Amino acid sequence: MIDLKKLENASEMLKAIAHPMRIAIVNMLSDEKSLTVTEIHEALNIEQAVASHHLSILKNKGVLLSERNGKNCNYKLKHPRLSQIITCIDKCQNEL
Amino acid sequence: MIDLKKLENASEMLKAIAHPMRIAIVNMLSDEKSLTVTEIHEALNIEQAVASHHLSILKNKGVLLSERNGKNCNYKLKHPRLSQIITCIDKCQNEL
DNA sequence: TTTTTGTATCGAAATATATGTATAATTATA
DNA sequence: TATAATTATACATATATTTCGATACAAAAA
Repeated sequence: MIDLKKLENASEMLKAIAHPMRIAIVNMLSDEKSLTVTEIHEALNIEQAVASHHLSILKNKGVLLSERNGKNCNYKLKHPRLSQIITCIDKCQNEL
Repeated sequence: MIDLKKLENASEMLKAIAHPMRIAIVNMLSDEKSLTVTEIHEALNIEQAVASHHLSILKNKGVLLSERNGKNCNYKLKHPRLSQIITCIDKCQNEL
C-alpha cells in the first residue's frame, strides 16, 4: 500500500501541475485539443522562454505531449482526465 | 477567466498535496474519517515532528481540518472530494 | 544564403521548500 | 506539583524552483 516510488512519481506529476501558470496551461488544454508555445505565451501574457520552460516541465513529468509541426510545436494533455484535477480544486475553492 | 488570485490559491493547495508523504496522508484520510498525528507518523514511519509539520502545511493550505480531542489532535479532509485527485493521478500512472 | 519566425536552453540571482534536531506548548495522569 | 504523552514550533542547512535576459537551435521564407 505504501509504495514509495509510486508516491514519488505521483508527487512529481502533481508538483508539475502545481504552479499558477502551469495550472492555467492545463486548463487551456482542457478546452483545446492542442496549442503552440506562442499561443500559450501570448494568451497568458508571459515571456516565451517562461512558457517554453513550463511546457517542458509539464512534458517531462508526463502531463503533456508535444509534436513538432514545422516551425511550431503543439502541446496537448497526455491524459485528458487530468483536467479533472483543475475542476476538483476549483470546486473546493468555491465551497465554504 | 484568468483570475491570478484563484490560480495562485489553487496552486498553493496543489503544492501542499504534491509531496510523497502528504499524498500518503491524504490517501489515508480518504479511507478513515480522521486520524491523529501519532497514528499518521507511526503508519508512515516518519518522525513525529515531520508528520506534524506536513499536517500543518496541509491545514494551512486548506486541505485538512483539525480538531483537538484531549491530548490528541484529529485531522481530516476539509473537502472529501480531494481524494479524487489521488485517484486521478493513480489512474494516469497505470495507463500506458 | 540570409533573414525571419518559432522554440529551447543556459546562467545567475532571488525565492521557496525540505529535513533533522532540539525544544516548547498543551493536556492528562500519578 | 511533577511526570508523561501528544502535538507544535524554531532554527540551521541543504536543495530545489522561479524568473529573466541572452542566446542557441530549427524550420520556413525571402
